[in-house]
Amino acid sequence: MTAIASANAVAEIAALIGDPARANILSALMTGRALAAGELACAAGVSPQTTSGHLAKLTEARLLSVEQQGRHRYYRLASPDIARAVEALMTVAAAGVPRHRPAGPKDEALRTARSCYDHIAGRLGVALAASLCRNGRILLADGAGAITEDGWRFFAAFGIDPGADPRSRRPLCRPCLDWSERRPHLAGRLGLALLSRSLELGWVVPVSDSRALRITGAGHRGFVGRFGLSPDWPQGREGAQEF
Amino acid sequence: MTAIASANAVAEIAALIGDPARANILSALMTGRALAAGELACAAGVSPQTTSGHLAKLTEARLLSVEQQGRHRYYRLASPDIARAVEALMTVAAAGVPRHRPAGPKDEALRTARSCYDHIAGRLGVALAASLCRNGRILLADGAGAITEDGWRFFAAFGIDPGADPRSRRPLCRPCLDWSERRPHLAGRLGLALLSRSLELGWVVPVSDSRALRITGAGHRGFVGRFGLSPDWPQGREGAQEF
DNA sequence: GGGATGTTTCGGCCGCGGCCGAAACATTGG
DNA sequence: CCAATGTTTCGGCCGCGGCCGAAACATCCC
Repeated sequence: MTAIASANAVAEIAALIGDPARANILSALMTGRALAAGELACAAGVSPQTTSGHLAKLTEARLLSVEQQGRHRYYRLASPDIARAVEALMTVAAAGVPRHRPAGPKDEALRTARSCYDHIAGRLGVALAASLCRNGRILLADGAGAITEDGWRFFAAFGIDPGADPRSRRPLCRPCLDWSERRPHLAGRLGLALLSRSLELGWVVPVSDSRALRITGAGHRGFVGRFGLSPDWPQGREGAQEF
Repeated sequence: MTAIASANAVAEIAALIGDPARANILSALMTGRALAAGELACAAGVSPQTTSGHLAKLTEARLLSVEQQGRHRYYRLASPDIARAVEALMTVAAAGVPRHRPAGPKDEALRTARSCYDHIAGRLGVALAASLCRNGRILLADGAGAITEDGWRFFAAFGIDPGADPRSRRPLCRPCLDWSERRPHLAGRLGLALLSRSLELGWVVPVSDSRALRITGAGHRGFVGRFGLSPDWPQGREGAQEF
């Protein structure tokens, strides 16, 4: 019973995510960074021993991978698929709460720019994707994407080569629906490379204890100058009509 | 703490999906079609009253929408986002369990032939639909179906008249995606009539405490002789190319 | 070695929630 | 109005699983 078995498998995965403590753990790992068990216990808001049980389950189910370093054990999301699934659930959850606009400053920071697993999300991520698309650097279709000839030159000039490490089975360039903006941002190896390079250049810096990214002055100038984002960004809804 | 709030919202959604019965319901609705509560009970494998509770929860959480038609209540996925989330979970589930083919005898019986609500599903149901289609008794399109002139004569000769009781609002003939085969079988009043008549003729008998149907010797001869199923059925994948 | 720190295992408590039978409610058709 | 059918509500049972305290490991540092 293929479909039934698959539905039950879905239920298993969803049930794992469907516990507040575990959802907090996964959420904390959405940055793509690895965190130690103790940090995750803090993030989850439950005791270390309870967290240990949760981590064992998540690892057993291959949602997390773990590596030991001394007396610490560092956990991270086992694959981008996991991040994508959690993000999809966030989209649904966000849609389910249509008007809930307290929107504290922290929330606003997350909406402006954040890391999603290993790439850039939030208004910055969406604006970059839209701008790259508009300028013919990439093509984004429903669930797939590609880099144009011009795009390859552009990215090389920016100092990244998403084609490197061709052994990787990860898609080169694919859209990922942004839960706060409900429009696509860039994932895949290109998304990864863009985030790494932006961090390297100091265009964005991670906000501690958060997935939020702070855009520096240099970053603002860079995104506007090189990527063609409008100067009054991030207030405007850059390319809001693109999709 | 926005991040925690959002994680809890994710947990809520995931917990809803994380019950086998509800996952089956969502899975059954992944085609995008609306299904009645009773059909979903059949799909979920639990009683109608239990299903009712699940449907209420899913609807309350805006995962499903419902519309009433007479004494039926038709449920469908509330948005494509929901389907995307379920699909993302399926991706994770599929990746997490690369090979897992136990397929016990009970499972095999269900795959061979079972009742779905009030019509025949499983390999038998799919083979019948394919054969009827191939021989020009019926036409099946994406979400609708029809009986041909020849088909009416054929079904009358078989001893059923799906046109009787024209007041019924149920569709006469419509395809229903089979979970185990992933290809359509026959539902609607024609599907109902086919199952009733097959039971009447003793071609199939219900297996107690199961949705499985056992195909009798007479049934095997009948399905082969009258409906043109290949004699080595149900081993072969009758008309596997039809759709 | 010994003590501090990080992590897991064990054991037991407890409540949430899924399940079904019975029955009520709703709609349709006769 | 009554009977049949589809759906929901109610009530009660029961087990799964999350939680924590205590304690056992594991590792590091002195």
